[in-house]
Amino acid sequence: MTEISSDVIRGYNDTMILYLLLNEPSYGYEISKQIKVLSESKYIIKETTLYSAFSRMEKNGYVESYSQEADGSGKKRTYYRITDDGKKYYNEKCEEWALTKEVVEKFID
Amino acid sequence: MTEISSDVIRGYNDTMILYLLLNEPSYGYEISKQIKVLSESKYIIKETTLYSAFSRMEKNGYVESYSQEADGSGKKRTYYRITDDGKKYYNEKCEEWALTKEVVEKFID
DNA sequence: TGACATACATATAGTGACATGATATATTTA
DNA sequence: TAAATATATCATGTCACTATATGTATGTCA
Repeated sequence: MTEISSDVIRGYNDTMILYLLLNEPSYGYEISKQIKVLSESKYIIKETTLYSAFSRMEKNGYVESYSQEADGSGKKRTYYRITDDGKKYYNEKCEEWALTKEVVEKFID
Repeated sequence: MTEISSDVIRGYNDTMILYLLLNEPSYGYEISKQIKVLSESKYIIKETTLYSAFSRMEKNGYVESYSQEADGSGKKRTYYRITDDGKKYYNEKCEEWALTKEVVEKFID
């Protein structure tokens, strides 16, 4: 079966993560599960890819992190929240996707 | 205006080049012009990207190169021809595109 | 005539996203 | 008790792509 290679999806990791943060903050493990579910297991993001995307996006101001204990258990977890810049970036990526789709499809049989 | 970033299109450079070689051999300069025209100037491939794609694909057996003089002028030009493996690879990339599109669109508003 | 554009290509050095694989701890399930 | 799940982090490597420079030959415009 055809697999999605990282070279092909790499431009959209940030977009997928940001999409999942649009409604509420979340954290690494949860995001990775959601990507798997939403994509119907067609794409499984690597943990290291995910966490490095988080720190890159934090550096770029697209997300902010904070530590919070998970469900009152006293265990700390790192949450990420999308910023206004992150929302803007996400919207740009959506437009870029439309453009890219248009272009790529001229070269697809 | 939104631009297509290399991170987003990079997975499809090979596909675009291969597509343009499907019907007849061609060479760098011509391919780059065709990409520009077919994409309506939405994507302009860098020369160095293009030539490095050629050598990578030649190494992988997707294209073969040969030298031939251009229109009887005595000037030599390097032409590239798609191989059977290249055609197979191109078809796989088309399938992968369908999958990728399906997945990415779940994360696009 | 001289400058600039177009056609055609190669070389070198650097960037950055992603991969591989290791390490760690706590809880849940078989 | 062993394995799977939940939840991360870090070091090192790969590789496509970028920036920039260099080169020749021909055509065009002022």
